[in-house]
Order: sequence, then C-alpha cells, then structure tokens
Amino acid sequence: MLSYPFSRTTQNSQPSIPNFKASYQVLPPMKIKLVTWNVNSIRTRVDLIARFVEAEKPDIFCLQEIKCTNDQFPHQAVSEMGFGHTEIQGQKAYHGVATLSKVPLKRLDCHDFDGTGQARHLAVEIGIGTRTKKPVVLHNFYVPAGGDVADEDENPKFKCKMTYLREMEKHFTKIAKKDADHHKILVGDLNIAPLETDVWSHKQLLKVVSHTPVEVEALGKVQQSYNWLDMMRHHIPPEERLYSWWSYRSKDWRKNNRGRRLDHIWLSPTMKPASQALKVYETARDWTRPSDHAPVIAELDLDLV
DNA sequence: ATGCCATCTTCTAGATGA
Repeated sequence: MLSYPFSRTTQNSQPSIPNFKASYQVLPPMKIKLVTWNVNSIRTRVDLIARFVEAEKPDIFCLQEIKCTNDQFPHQAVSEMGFGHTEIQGQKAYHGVATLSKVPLKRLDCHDFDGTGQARHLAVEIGIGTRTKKPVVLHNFYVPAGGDVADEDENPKFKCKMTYLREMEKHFTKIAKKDADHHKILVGDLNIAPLETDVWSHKQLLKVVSHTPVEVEALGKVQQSYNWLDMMRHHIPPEERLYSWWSYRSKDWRKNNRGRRLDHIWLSPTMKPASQALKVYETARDWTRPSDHAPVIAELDLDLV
C-alpha cells in the first residue's frame, strides 16, 4: 500500500511523489488549513515559525518578507517542519515571498507588477486537482508599503505602490475572462487596511499611508476585478475591529492596540462555500522577538466546491 | 498623532518598514 504523505498524522514523512502529475494518484485531505504570515525575516524567525507550525499545523503556509535569497532560505528547517513542497521567490535583504505546503504545488508565475524587479508575488497551483472540479490557484502577495507621503508625485515609493495596485487590477481583470473556471485564493500582506474598523483610528489614519482613501479605492478596484470575497470579513463582521499588524514602536501593543488589518485572505466567488473558519493568531505577536504581523489562519473545505 | 523599534547590509550608519 502506498504511503500517504499528506495526512496530518504523518505530516513529518517526506513526500515520495516525484512530480505534480503523479501526485494526483494520491488523495490529499480536502480540509485545508491555510496561513498567511509576514514574518519579517525568515532567518530571524525560523524558531517562531516552527513553534507556530507545531501549534496550528497548517497545510499550506504563505510567507512574506522572507528577506533572503533563495540560496539563503532555511530549507532544512522548513523540511523538518513537515513541508515537503516549497516554492520561493526571494531576493537579497528585502521583501521576498515563499509558499510552503504539505500537498504538492505547481509553480505558475511571479509577476513584477510595479516593474521594480522586486520579489513580491508568487502564484502556485495546489495539487488537489482531481478532487476538486477545478484547479485551485494560490497567489501570495507582498504589496509595496509605499513610504511615508501619500503623494505619487512627491514620493516614488507611493507611486510604486499605486502602480502595483493598478497592475494587479489589470491582471485580474484579464484573468477573470481567461480563467473563469478556476478556483482562486489570494493571500498576503497587501499593506492596506480598507475598512474603518481595520485601523485603531479611522480619523487619525486618513492621511497615513495604508489607510488613505486613494489606496483604499485602488484596493477596492483590485477586489472588484475578480469579484474577490474578503474571507476575513466574511467570518468577522465589518463592525468588529480586526487587526493583523501592530507596530514595534508601541511599548505594550496589546494595551494600546493601535493595530491595522494589513494582511488579507481573498477567495474567488466559486470558493465561497469552502470558507469554514478564520482567525488572527494574535498569540504569535506576544512571543519573544516577534514579527510585527500576526499569522492569519483560514480553514477551507474543498469538498464543498 | 506619534511611537522610537526592528530588520537588512558595501555592517557600528543608513535605508527600509508602515
């Protein structure tokens, strides 16, 4: 009998599947725990990542700001966490995204939406194609922060951020016609907190990059371009305050609670029935030498799509 | 309405984050 490399009880076994197509012979679990976490340096945070994986046992783990080249990536440690499938889009010192998985992944593409050559996007197909009626494509994003001044003429970084968002919108508008029969998931640090309840003070952050009306409008257009469902707000009412990032500069982040919801999980409309549960894992923000972002955890039941 | 912290590297200073 073939070993079953993807079950949660044997998660530490190494996958014996040589390639993506062959992996379709094996039936992976259809209840997928998906996590997105801006770790702010994977090399600094590798122990905390292991601690999180031990506690929450994600099946698919999207990381942003890995801040390393592909060569510097801690392959051994990630493999020991049980992720037999890893796709990395790294660069030196800054940015960088990676998608870790216990089920097979097929690397699709990495778009350079703002034309800077920075590593901010990675798309993969999740290897569960024979069990779902359609392919499942997963986009992992790290949208540019945009600097301090919310003016495209005065601040080149803000211009890059806005360009990035406009190009994302174009991309998904185009894809919406071409790939309408695909399931899609978009996660990552989008660096925009769109709702009033996504920031600690709507009024005081209106001119602060991450919550300015022009950014919120641009993100709204990206969302509309593929009719994306905001899974976090699907589970947590928009009236309720919800954050995923707290500045390092606060002495007591929990007491001050001056957070922002910069991290997102979006689903294509076809995936809405799969959306089972959602939480922000704030506990990780309390750990020693934490990331300033908390992991966001989604549970998806792909048997329902 | 900041805070003043944390990451990286041409490394003890400056760029970057948001």
